[in-house]
Amino acid sequence: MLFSKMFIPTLRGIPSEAEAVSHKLMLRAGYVRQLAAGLYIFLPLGWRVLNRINRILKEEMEAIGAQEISMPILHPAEIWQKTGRWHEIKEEMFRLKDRTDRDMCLGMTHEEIMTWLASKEIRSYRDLPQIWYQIQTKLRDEARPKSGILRTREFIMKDSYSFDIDEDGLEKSYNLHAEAYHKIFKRCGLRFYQVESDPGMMGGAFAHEFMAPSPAGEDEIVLCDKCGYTANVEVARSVSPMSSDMGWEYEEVHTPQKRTVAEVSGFLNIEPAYFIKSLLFMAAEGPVLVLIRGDQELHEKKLIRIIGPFRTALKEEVLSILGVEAGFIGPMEHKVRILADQSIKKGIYISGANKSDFHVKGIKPDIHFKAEWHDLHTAKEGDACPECNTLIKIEKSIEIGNIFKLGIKYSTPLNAVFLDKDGQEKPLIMGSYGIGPARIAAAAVEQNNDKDGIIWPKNIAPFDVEIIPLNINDQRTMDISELIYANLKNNGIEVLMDDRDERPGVKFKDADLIGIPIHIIIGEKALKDGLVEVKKRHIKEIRKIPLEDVIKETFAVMNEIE
RNA sequence: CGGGGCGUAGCGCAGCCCGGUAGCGCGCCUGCUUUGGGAGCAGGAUGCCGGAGGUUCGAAUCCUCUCGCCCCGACCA
Repeated sequence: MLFSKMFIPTLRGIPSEAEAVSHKLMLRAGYVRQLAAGLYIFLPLGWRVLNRINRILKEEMEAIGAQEISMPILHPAEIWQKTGRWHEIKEEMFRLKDRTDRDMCLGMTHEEIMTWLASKEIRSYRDLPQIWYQIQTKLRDEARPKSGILRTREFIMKDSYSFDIDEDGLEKSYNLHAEAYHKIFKRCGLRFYQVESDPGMMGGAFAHEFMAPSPAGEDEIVLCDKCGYTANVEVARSVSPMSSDMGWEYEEVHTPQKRTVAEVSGFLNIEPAYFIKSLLFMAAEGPVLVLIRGDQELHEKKLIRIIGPFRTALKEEVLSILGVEAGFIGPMEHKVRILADQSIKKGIYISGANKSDFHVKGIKPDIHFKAEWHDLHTAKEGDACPECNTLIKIEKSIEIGNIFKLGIKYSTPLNAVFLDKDGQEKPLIMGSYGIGPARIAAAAVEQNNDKDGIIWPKNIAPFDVEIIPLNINDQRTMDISELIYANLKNNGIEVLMDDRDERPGVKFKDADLIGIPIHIIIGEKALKDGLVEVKKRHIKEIRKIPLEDVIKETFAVMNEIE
């Protein structure tokens, strides 16, 4: 491909709307443009990247026996009503009516439609297992699109769905996907982790996410270098360091106007880890008192999994339900349901005295109060691994893929059943598995760039090699360039040749920005000695190579880089 | 949905407080020179000042409403 014939609108300046590194670079390098909030146009270079990613996705999906199909993105409401998600999902779903006033929606995912198809077509255990996938547009009216193509309202997803006769079959399909995903992300040149995750509104019991560490990521993951424990903070367990027993007697302490842990801790000059925070929440079942150690934070999702949706109690509610002013609540002697984080199951603590301006020192769990013990705190730096007790790390990460065991969540309401060997009717056991190609691209840029621009991993770069003739008005430069260009193409290499009548500086700057991994520079100086230069974009290393060895050298360099 | 910021030339911005012919830099077009890291000189084009109302002799500027975009938070199969 000739640069002069390709639409590559690079920018010198950085558009002010961009914040994330990948967003800035993909705008500047001419990969994408924004149409509206969360809606992006992929320009020729950007589209080539996505297509290379999609090719890898297809190869690895076909390798596990998945079959590509294509489903509509316009769906009748009826199917979504049957699974309940028409009502469960709120503003995030785009809804519309057709000309006959029938309710329709735009697909945000395809469990319903895939299951509908299976319910119509799968009759016998002999038809199973099946894995169907597509690379298809999804639409979600996100509350807050952000970070360029990392979070958009319309995006392409590789989504696959497995149908099995039993849990063992699902286990196999799930593991096949996990293995395929590892291969895919590795081929795409990403650093990533597979972590335990929250199944969320997808339902089902078991799920993992694939996470690419990056400061631009929206999720935090917990990592243990020693034993390999990995989990999204939404579900991550951790062991908080224990404080030593101070041997306090149970006694009230006067703490006038000191309400928060920070205030009381400062006033008494005692570490926050010796405090118990008592928080009152209102759930569907009624008020619930939640106890968290003073130096920790409640993870709301963990609480939601136990008591369902909740809100914090108002000041008046605290007073009427617990009979004490907020700020002086203690865990002792309340009639409401009490949940406590496991990290305060042992030790000796300070908390509110259940009367204004007083706290109590010397509180012992199970002696001075009773509670249901749960994991409620948010894992943080300084905590230890729940498996092997070494210090954990926390990293921000981009979710690039996920896998869910769904079981019968969709097959039952949509009556997707089959007859087993014994003639018994049984629901299909399902899994669903997603990957966002644009997020792979963005994560690749986030993880691989320098001050000059993008450094694409070789398998997803828009081209393998960029040829840079420095002076297109020099006949010999052009003859050699075209010869190398034709030669590489004949050897199956995708080549971009910068044939523009621009000064060398402009070409170097654009080449670095665009980020094709190998540059072949053809200049008059080196040519006098029969040499051209082969440059690795990522380390800017330049080798001068005799003309006749260029093709061989290019292949050698391609093998050296990631 | 809560909080904050911003809409003026293709991009980045000034002008607004204090109303009076819409500017700067980069980019773009033409010509000449230049050609190993975003060239130099000369000439040129480009604006519904986000939109609608209002105040005024007169509005980019003041007032009201509205739309859009970004950031933080909530939310996120």
